[in-house]
Amino acid sequence: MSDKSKKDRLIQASIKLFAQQGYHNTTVAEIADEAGVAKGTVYWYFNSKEELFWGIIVSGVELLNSKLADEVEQINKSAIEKLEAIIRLHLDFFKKGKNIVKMTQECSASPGENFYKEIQKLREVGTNSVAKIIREGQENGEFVSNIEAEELANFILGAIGGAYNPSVYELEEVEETTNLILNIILNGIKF
Amino acid sequence: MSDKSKKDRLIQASIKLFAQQGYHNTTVAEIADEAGVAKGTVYWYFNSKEELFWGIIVSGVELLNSKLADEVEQINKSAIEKLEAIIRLHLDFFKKGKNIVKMTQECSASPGENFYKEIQKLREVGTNSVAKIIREGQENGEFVSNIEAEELANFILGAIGGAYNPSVYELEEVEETTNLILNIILNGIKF
Amino acid sequence: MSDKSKKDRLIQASIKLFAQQGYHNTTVAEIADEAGVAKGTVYWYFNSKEELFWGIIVSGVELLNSKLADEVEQINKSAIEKLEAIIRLHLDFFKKGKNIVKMTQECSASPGENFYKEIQKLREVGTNSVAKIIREGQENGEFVSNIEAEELANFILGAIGGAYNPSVYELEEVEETTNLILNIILNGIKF
Amino acid sequence: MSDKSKKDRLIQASIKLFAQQGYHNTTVAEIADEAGVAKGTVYWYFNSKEELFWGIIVSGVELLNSKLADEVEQINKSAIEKLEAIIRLHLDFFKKGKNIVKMTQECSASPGENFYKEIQKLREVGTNSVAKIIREGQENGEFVSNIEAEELANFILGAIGGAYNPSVYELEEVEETTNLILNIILNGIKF
DNA sequence: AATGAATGAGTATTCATTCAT
DNA sequence: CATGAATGAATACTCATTCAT
Repeated sequence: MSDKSKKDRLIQASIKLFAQQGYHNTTVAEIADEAGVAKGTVYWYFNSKEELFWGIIVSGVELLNSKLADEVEQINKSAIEKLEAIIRLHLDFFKKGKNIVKMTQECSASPGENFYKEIQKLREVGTNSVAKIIREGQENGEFVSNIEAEELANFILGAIGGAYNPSVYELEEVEETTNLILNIILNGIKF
Repeated sequence: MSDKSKKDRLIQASIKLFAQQGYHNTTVAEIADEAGVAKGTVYWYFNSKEELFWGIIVSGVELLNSKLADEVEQINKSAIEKLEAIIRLHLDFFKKGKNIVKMTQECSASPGENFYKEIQKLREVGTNSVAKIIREGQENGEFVSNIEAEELANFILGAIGGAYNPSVYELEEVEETTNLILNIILNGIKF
Repeated sequence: MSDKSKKDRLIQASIKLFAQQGYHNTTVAEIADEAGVAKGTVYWYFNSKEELFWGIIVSGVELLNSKLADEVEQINKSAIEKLEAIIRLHLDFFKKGKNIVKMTQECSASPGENFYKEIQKLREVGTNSVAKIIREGQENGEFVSNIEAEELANFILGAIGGAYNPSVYELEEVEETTNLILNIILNGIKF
Repeated sequence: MSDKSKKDRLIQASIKLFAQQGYHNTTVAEIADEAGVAKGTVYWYFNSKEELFWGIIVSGVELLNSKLADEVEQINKSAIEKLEAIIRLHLDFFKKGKNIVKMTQECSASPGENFYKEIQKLREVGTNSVAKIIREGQENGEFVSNIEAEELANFILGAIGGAYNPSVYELEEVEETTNLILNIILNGIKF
C-alpha cells in the first residue's frame, strides 16, 4: 500500500491500465487490483468505469486547453511567438502525459461511446485557441492568408501530433524539437 | 436482399457499422442483420469478428500503400512532384473511404487489441514510402536536411490527416486542396 | 432433459422457483439450472428476469379474467348463479395454479417493483367483473343495496382469498367449498 | 434533525421507505439518509436490515394481537359483540398504521425470506383469537355451525382485508364501516 | 452453404455489513 | 455513541462462437 490516497491510487492505476490496454480491455477488477483496493472501493470514489475514464481525460485536456487559452491572451507577443509557445505546450503535454494522450486518442477514435462527441467539443476549444492566433497572424501580415484559419489550425495540430511518434522520437529535447517544428511550419520544407 | 454475394454484403455491412459505432459497440448479430444473413453465416466466411474487422482494414491500407509504393518508383518525377502525388493519394483515400479511415483510426488507438501492433507495421510501410521520397528530395537538394526523413514523413502525414477534418472541410475539391497543402508543406505559412 | 421445449421448461422452472423462493431470492442461474439449460438460453427466450416473471403472472391472471368476463356475459343466469360461478372459478384457479397465485400475491405486495402498478390494473379488471354482477343483483333485488358494488366486490374477493388458506384447507372439494362460501356470502353467519 | 432519538428516527424512516418502496428496493443507506444519521449508526441500534424490518412488523402485529386477545377474554359480551369489536380493531389498525400494514403484506408474500414463516405464526395468533370467538358463538347458537371455526376466521379476516382497499375506501368512518361489515358477515348480502 | 438455437465465459455494478477512528 | 470509508460476495445480462440440422 502506497501512502497516497486510495482515490489517487485508483486514478494512477486507471491511467496506466487504460493507456496500456485500452478502455474495453481493462476491467474494473484489474484497476482495483492494481491500485490495491477492493473492487467496491472504485465505486465509492467514482460512479462508473466510464466516469473514471472520462474524468481523467477531461482533467488532462482542460489543463492543456487553459494553458492554450492563456497563451492566446498574451499581449506583447507576436503571433509567431505565440505559435511557438503553443507547440511547446503540446510537446510538454505529450511528454508528461503520454498515457493520458493515449487515452485521448482512443476516445477520439471510438464512435459509439458516450464520450466520443464530448472529446470533439473539448478538442475544438483547443483548436479555436490556435485558430485565433493564426487569424491574428494573418491580419497583421505575419502569416499567409490563402487558407482558412480553422483549417490551418487543424493542419498544424495534426502535424504536431504526427511529429510526436513515440516509436521514432523520444522527445528528450522539447526546446529543440519545438524550434524544428516551428521552423518547418513557418518556412516549409523546400530548400 | 441485394444480389451481391453474401460475403460482399457482410463486408459492406461491417464497414458501415464499425465506422458508425466502433468495433466494440458493434455486435456480430447486428452485422448479420444489416447484411440480411443469419448470424452463423458470418462464421462461414470469416473466422472471427476480429478477422472481419481486420481484413477490411488491411485491404484498404494495403491498396493505399501499394499506390504509395508505385509513386516512389516513378522515374522522371521530382521529389516535389512525388510528394504532390502522395498528398493527392491520401486525400483520395480519405474521400472515397471515409468509413475505412474511421476504422483505421480506431485500430491505431486501441492498445490491447491484437491488431494494434499490426496496424503500426502497416502504417510504417506507408510512412517509409513517404520517407524515401523525402530522403530523395533531401539528397538532391529539393528539401531541407535539418530534420530526419522519417520524422518529417510523420509530420507531413499528420498534417495531411489534420487537414482532413470532415467537420471543417468536405473535400469536394481534391486537386485544389492538394495544392494548398503542398504549398504549405513546401513554403510554410510565413508570409 | 425432458422432451418439452426449452422455453416451456424455463417457464415451469420459473414458476416453481419464484413461488418457492420469491422473485428476489431466485436467481436467473438457478432457473436455468432447474430447467437444464445454460444461463444464456434464458435470454434467448426472454428479455429479462422481470419479463419472465411478469409474463407468467399476466398469462395466469388474464386467463382468469377472461373466464370472469365470460361469466358476466351469461344470459339466463341470475346474479346469484353468476356469483356462484365466480367463486368456483377462483377456487379452480387457486387449486390449479397454487404457484402462480403465490407469485401474484408477491407481485401485489411489492411496491417499488415495476409490476406493482400493473398487477393492480389487472386485478381491477377482475374486480370490475364481480362488481358488475353485484350491481346487476342489486338492481333486480337479489342483493342488498346499502353498500357500493365495488366495495362489496373487494369484500367478497378478499373473503374468497381468505377462505383459501392452504395450511387450513386443501381444497380437495371445489364444489363443496364453493357452496359453503356462497352460502355464507348470501346469508351470513348468523344462525 | 428532529429531537427524537436516533433509534426512533430510524424506525420512522424505515416504516416510510419500506412501505413506499418495499423491502428489497430500500437500502440501508437510504434509511440512514432519511433518518439523518450515518449508515454505520443503523448497526448500532439494529443488528441487520432484516431485524429492523422485522422488528417493526412484530411490534405492530403484536399490539393488534394483544388487543384481539383482550377482546376474547371479555366477559359479559356476546360473540357478536366481540366480533364487532374485532372488526373495529382491524379497521383502526388499517387506518393508523397504513404503512405497517403494507409491510405486513409484503412480509406475507415473500417466500424465501426468513420472516416469511414467522409472520404466518404471528398471523395465526390473531386468527386463533377470532376463531375462538367464532367457536364460542357457534356453541351458544349465535353463529351457524356448518363450517369450521378456523376456516371461518380466515374467511372473515380476508373479507375485512378486502374491504380495506385504499383506492376505493378512505376509511374515514371506522364506526360506520364496522357496522356495515358486521352486518354483511352476520346476515349476508342476499336481500 | 446456411441457419439460428444454444452456450458459458466474462463484467460492471450494488449493497449489507464491518471496523478503525 | 457515531461515523463513513472500505469491503467483497452476489447477480443480471451480453455476446462471440459453435454445431446439429
